[in-house]
Amino acid sequence: MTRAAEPTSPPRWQRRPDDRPDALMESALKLVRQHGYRRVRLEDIAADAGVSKATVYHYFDSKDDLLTRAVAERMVVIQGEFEALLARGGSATERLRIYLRHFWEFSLSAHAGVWQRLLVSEIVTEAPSIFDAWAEGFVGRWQTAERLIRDGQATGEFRADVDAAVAARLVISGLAHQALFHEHFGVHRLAPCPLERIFESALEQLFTVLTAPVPNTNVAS
Amino acid sequence: MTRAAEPTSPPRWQRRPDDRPDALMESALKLVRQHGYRRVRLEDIAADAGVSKATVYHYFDSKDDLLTRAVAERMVVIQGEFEALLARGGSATERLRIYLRHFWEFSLSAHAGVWQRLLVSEIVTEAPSIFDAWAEGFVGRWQTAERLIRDGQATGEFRADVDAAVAARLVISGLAHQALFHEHFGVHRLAPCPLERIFESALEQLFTVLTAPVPNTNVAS
Amino acid sequence: MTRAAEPTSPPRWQRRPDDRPDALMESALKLVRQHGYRRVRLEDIAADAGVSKATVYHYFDSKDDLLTRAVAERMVVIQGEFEALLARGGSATERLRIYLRHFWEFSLSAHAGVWQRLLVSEIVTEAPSIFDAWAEGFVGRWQTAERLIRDGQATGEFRADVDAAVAARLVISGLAHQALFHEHFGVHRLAPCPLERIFESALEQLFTVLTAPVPNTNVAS
Amino acid sequence: MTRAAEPTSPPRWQRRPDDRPDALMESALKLVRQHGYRRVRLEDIAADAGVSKATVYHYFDSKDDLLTRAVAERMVVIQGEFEALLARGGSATERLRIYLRHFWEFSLSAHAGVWQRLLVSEIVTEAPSIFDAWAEGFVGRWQTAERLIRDGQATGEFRADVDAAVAARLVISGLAHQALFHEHFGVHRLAPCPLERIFESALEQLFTVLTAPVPNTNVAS
DNA sequence: AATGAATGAGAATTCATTCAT
DNA sequence: CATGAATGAATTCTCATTCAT
Repeated sequence: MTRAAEPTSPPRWQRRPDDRPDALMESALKLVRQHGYRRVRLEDIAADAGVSKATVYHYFDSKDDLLTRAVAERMVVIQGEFEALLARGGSATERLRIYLRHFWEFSLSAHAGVWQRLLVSEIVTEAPSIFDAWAEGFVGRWQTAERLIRDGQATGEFRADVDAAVAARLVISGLAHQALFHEHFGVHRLAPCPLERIFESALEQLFTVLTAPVPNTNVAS
Repeated sequence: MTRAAEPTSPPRWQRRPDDRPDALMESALKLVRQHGYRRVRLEDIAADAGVSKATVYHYFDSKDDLLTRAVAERMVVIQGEFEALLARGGSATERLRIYLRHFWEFSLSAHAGVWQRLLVSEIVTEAPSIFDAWAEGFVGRWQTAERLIRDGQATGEFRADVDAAVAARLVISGLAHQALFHEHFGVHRLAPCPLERIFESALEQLFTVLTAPVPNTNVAS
Repeated sequence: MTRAAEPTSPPRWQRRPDDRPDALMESALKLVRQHGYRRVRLEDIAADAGVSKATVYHYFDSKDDLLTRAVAERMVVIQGEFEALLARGGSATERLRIYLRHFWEFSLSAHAGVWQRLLVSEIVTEAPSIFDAWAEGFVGRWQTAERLIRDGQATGEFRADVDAAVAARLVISGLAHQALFHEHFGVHRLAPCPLERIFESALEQLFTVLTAPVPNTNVAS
Repeated sequence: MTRAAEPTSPPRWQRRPDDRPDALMESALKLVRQHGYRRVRLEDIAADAGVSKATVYHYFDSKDDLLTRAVAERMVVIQGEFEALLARGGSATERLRIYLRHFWEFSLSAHAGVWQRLLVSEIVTEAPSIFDAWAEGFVGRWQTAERLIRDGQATGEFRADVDAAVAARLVISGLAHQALFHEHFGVHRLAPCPLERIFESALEQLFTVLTAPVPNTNVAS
């Protein structure tokens, strides 16, 4: 009705040939990184990606679904980087060193810190599925480090009687936690310590454990 | 109804008002521990403490104020416990072991998990002063551990050339992080490992580092 | 992707377009019958008919248009059935019985319930013309029943002094309403009663009215 | 902050001592009657009652809860009226006549018609709990009429071999349906018939059934 | 003819906080 | 001191409809 009257009403929307889902996931990660999970509204993410709220539901089931998939996809990329690292050969010692160095630098990066903080705080209670996606990746790092240690034990580079699993967990957790505090919570003001020294001493101590000549019990008198 | 003066009618509130703030803070911590920070409504806390929502505003400025003060008060108590521990004597090895055992058990307690999450999430951004109080306490644990190691180095119990600061940081951070993941994030499902083994192996490895007979560098020249 | 000319690629649609409107109307009626008018989304109807949402708009102006036309078309069929029934001969009593039996069974059918609901709800206010078409059909049933009664009165089968119009209306309305409640609103749970008994007693009572020997007024003086 | 600056900012809301729940239920019924169940938004109801949306949730769990309780409460009132009617004595014939007269007038009232329409259409699918509240009341009318008939059968006023349940159902359903069509669907234009005649003939026929001297089977030749 | 992509306009519900009593 | 009543400001998700291809 009254069709003829309107000359050329502008179209209400444009088709964008780009890849919507990727753009949305990108925006989602960016905004959550900046403002936190709860503070970010679906509308903000949509706006940042240049689409309307409803469009998000064309591609994702819910806000959680969007973020879970975004995080999971990101984890895959990161995991890929870690694995690429291990493809190269070398002694177990060398590979372990390279791996931990990469992990340390990754942990110090702005993104990693923000995510670690968010995941550990809001997301673990608000959106368990997102947390799970991340935790799986994180635990994977312990396991990779453990594997490298076991490789060294198999070749005789490392002592066979060291608890590889725990050594791996502690060094990964220790480095991650220190990175979190230093870079993201500004704790270096309270207790300054050169980052490089933390890493180097940590490695040195790890290799001490792995190669100490005699199984020296702690209560050796 | 029955609006007219009724001089003999009993007052509607009876409990000693002194209890109120404490009861509210207790309820707040309990519920946050159970359901997460954002999921807990002021109304729930009030109901749990047996008062009405509005009453909370007699004692606290806001929901956040209630939580923040609850956490701060708890930190004081915890700090006291740690300090009491150090008063006792013993060899450096013994004191270090006792100290780390206490720290491990504290980290595994339900409360500790909530603190970490709370502090790391909203509080670090919204109430920096509270965060600082906590961070100071946490950093204090590194420093205490470091001091204990240095004591041992001074007495000859431990090797003098070990980087005490980093060793202390890593063991504290490593244990804290592992406790967080295992007890509070349920990661033990993904990567099971007996808690006691984590602690015992960690200590053993720490003492290996501290007492290894020969300074066996990894790049032995 | 693969935007360039691909002359040999098969067309994306294949079914004979003639089927479409019918299939859509069929799906629409089926789903409305199952889930209610407002609960059914255009998308569901389209999916059920195996086409996309947008395709519906090739054939129908709107969701309401689809439904309205579906109903209207069905009414024509039903009307035809009722008319066919009356072509056969027999005594007035027999024809009335056959007619009411058919009406009863029709009223109990799943379709009839949907019609009544649909028509009585949105359509009566939003599409008066369709409603009128249906009401005319329904009123036609009163009138047909009335005519059959009058036939019987003319032949002496039925008493001449019975108000044929009201008798016809009441039996039609009574049966329709009972069918609606029993079959379609599940009221049989609240007040169980065998359907067959309802119909048989209703007929018996109708024929009592139509053939009672003495004009026994209710305020017998 | 800037507390002192604002002289006397007007209070954001007023306490109203009236009975909110009743006012809300009243508004709800009124608006649903006027616009239908789906078309009415919670906000409209709140506005009509002069309160905010959120206040509704202070008293009711949901939109459905509000309406269910409103309808249920209304049914109680109506039911009370019907029962008051029956308290008076009189012959079964008189009481049945009075009862049906009241039912007929009630059915013709604007409110009753609207509700019957709404309940039968939207509400039965959209809000079953509301429908159930109403249906129970409606079925109660069949049962009351049946009881009156049985009373008459017990006293010998009515024939004992008439199916009281079905007679009651049919007359109630017949009258309700006719009222619906006449008053609310404007069907009197298609098939005019004085309302009073419908009621009087209906009663006459009912009493014919109930008092016909000989159990005259329909196929008596 | 057919469709995937896009969107506007809702609409219900939640919750921290404030006021009058 | 204590509270029930009241509310504003969000925020997620829904769905009929339209456009470009």
